[in-house]
Amino acid sequence: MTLSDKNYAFVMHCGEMGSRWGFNRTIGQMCGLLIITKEPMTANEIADGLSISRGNVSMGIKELQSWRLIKVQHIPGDRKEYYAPAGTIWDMANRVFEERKKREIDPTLSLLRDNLIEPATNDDEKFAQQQMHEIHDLLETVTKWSSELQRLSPEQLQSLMKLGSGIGKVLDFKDKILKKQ
Amino acid sequence: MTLSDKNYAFVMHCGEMGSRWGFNRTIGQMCGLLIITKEPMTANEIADGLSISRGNVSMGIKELQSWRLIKVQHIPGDRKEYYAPAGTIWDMANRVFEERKKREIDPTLSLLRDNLIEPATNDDEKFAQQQMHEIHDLLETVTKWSSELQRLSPEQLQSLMKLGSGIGKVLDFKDKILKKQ
DNA sequence: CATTGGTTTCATTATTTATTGAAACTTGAA
DNA sequence: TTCAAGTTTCAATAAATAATGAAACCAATG
Repeated sequence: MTLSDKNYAFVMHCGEMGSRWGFNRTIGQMCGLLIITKEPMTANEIADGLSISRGNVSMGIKELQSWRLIKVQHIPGDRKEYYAPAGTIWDMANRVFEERKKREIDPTLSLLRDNLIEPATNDDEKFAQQQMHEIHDLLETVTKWSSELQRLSPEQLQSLMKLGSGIGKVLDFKDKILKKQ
Repeated sequence: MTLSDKNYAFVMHCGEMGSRWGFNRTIGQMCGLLIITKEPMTANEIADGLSISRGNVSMGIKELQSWRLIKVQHIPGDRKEYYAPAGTIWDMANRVFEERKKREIDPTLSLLRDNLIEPATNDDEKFAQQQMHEIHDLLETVTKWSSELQRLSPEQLQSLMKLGSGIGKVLDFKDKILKKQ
């Protein structure tokens, strides 16, 4: 099976973007390929489709699994493993978001917490701690928010997302609403 | 000027995280250093502080400026350029966010738009286009949202952020509110 | 208009990261 | 058990990325 021009362009684009999205070229390509391919694919099909080594695909699969982006499927009477996206586009975006938060925010939050436990011992440290405190609070807020969003039902999320410019108005009513609750 | 242990740990951490945040180790370190240092620093001070070459600092400055994260200052009667963070922590986070959106989302959105203009010519492409359409819509929504957030006043943003678990309740009132407007 | 304090550039080198492919491993079926 | 189809691992290699430092550049000053 060879890709149409358009599909090929998409897969290659995913490759280019791969490293910006948090993985690398090959893994970006694999992800793109699996997303636009209707049927689950074997590792060999992926390797052939992208002209990369079998070993590389194996690594990539492991990585994509660690991001919880793909799932394995079996076809009765067939020994091969078939891979497919683990959910809808929305699910996948969510996973990437969560996973990146884990890698990009959590470690810093943890360092800052440690660093802020004992008080500053001199002026330089005092200023530094103020700054770190700001970063800490910002990251905590983001964290709280993201876990809040996870908790919302898909409908609520859709509703929130679609809200768009209405968000300002909604905020203006916030106080009123919170009083009523 | 040498860094205290804690401050040093913070700067090094920023280095480790650098590549995850979208730049590289040195630039992460530079950013961290400038943030926790009260006074603006010269390029040489930065190079000394981080034990890296003068040339590297120059590159890093250029990059940090392209992210709009630092600003140049001059001290009367002094020929050197002094560098300092370009705004509050909040401002900087915002810039990183915007800049990353530009690098991580916009190019894909643009590719998808192009790709979705002409209709699919066969079944494989039809399925692929459906998927691409979903990605497209998702990215559009995110884009719209992020520009919406930019438009909010700092107070509104704070208010929204602090909302936390209240968000669900607020959403429940959305329809009612939108009717009233 | 030459000197000097300062900055930038960029070819070279060093470091890091990704890829290959052969060997080791796993597992279901005969 | 053994075989064979399939998967994983990992040392070696290739490719990409970052860092150095010397030379070029720039601009204020005497």
